[in-house]
Amino acid sequence: MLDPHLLRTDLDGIAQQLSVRGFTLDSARIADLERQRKIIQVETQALQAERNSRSKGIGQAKAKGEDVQPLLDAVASLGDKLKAAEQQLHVIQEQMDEILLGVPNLPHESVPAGVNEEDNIEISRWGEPTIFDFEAKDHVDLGEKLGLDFESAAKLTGSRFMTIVGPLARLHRALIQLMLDTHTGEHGYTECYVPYLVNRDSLKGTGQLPKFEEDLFYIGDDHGYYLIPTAEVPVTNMVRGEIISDEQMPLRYAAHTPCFRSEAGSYGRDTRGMIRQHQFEKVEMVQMVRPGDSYETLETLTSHAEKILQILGLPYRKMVLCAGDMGFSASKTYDLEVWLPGQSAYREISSCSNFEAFQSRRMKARWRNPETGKPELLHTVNGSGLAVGRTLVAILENYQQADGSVMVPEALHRYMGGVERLTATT
RNA sequence: GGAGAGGUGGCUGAGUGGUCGAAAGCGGCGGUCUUGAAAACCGUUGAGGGUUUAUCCCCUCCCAGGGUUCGAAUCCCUGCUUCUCCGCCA
Repeated sequence: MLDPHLLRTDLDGIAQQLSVRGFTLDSARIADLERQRKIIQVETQALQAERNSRSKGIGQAKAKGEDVQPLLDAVASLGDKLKAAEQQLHVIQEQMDEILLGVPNLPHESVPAGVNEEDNIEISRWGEPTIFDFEAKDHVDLGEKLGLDFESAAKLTGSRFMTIVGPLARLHRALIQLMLDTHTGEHGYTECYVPYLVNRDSLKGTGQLPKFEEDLFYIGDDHGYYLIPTAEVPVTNMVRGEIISDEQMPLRYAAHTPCFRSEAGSYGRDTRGMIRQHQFEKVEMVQMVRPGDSYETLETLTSHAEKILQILGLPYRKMVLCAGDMGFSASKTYDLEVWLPGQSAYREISSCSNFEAFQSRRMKARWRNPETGKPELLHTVNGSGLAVGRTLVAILENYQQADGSVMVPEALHRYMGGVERLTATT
């Protein structure tokens, strides 16, 4: 959510900044509601003040043993007037909230203009696209012989699911271990385990709701729970409604969770293979930081995700997303794209964003500034480190051999119980 | 699933429906004292919003949402949640 104060004082400026990312702000409606809000709030508060002072008077008169009936008669009509005013104010505030909850974050000044991924800008490259002296297969052809099975999952559930059997399943798990161990052991994150089902308030806090309900799996039971689309939701919401002391800052959390996405509206895209699944594993890094530190944090957190790719020897490039391609809640986002020989393309494997106070304002997540002694909204920064399924794809395709076997990257050996090469199981 | 008891400021913990935004203690901050520190003593110390140049002033908030009342932390209803006992269970 944007700062309501900013919207009041610089509505046109905000509208201008939002237009950079292709969002049209209904300035007229907001200005109108704001005008009404002001009038009715003042009126409501005046009525409340009158009620309070008169009630106080009644209490005092009663204490002295005086007859309070005339005083009661005098306030008879006040209650209805007040109730009507409060109701009116409530309605306006709800309308305002509804609009505000649907307005995306402002892009940071360093974010390039642009409307879609064509306008993203490459920042750097690491490694060279892998070259083979044979014809490279994609992960589906490779995985088929190694225990990756989409047909089985289609029987169990439906499309966009997979089963993995054998050493390849272990490799999948080994990746998670490597990522978590690296982030906790070398990058200073605290590992955490969190619920995979969350309530609406949590999803509202990080920005998935109310606008992107169709992207989520809803558990249609009495609880009103949703499957998490990313660990970002439960981990970030741990600080919802909290005031964090300065000594505890910054908070750095890493968590491995499954992620569930309905992928509504992407029916034709990436239908082959495990690039786009309804269920996938991800290791997520989340930091809650002092407002002045968040852009520096975005750089270091992104480097932590890069580190994993480097350890695994996977070629990648780092992109800064243009304003139009960024997610709803982000001020600035870097995507890491890994080289996939099977597609002869770089594909997203990590997305690292600074949300500034956008999420914390929704969550009322604050930090006590020692200089002022007052609570201030903290900043949230997060990123994937990494998407596990896509990392498995990258390993299959980049480490494939002419005979269809796949070498296990050195860094994973210690997690693989001596297995250094995956070979056909059939 | 059954029975019972709770949810109050950074923390502990009081609070006959009427100056209660809330006693007291701890913690924090400022000061006195001290060579310095501790102790002791004095003062101060929640959040959000409206109005204002600013102060003043006003409103809201005692888990959340409704209700009763001139007036609710206090009474009623619903939900969430914590604890204890029983049952079940990985």
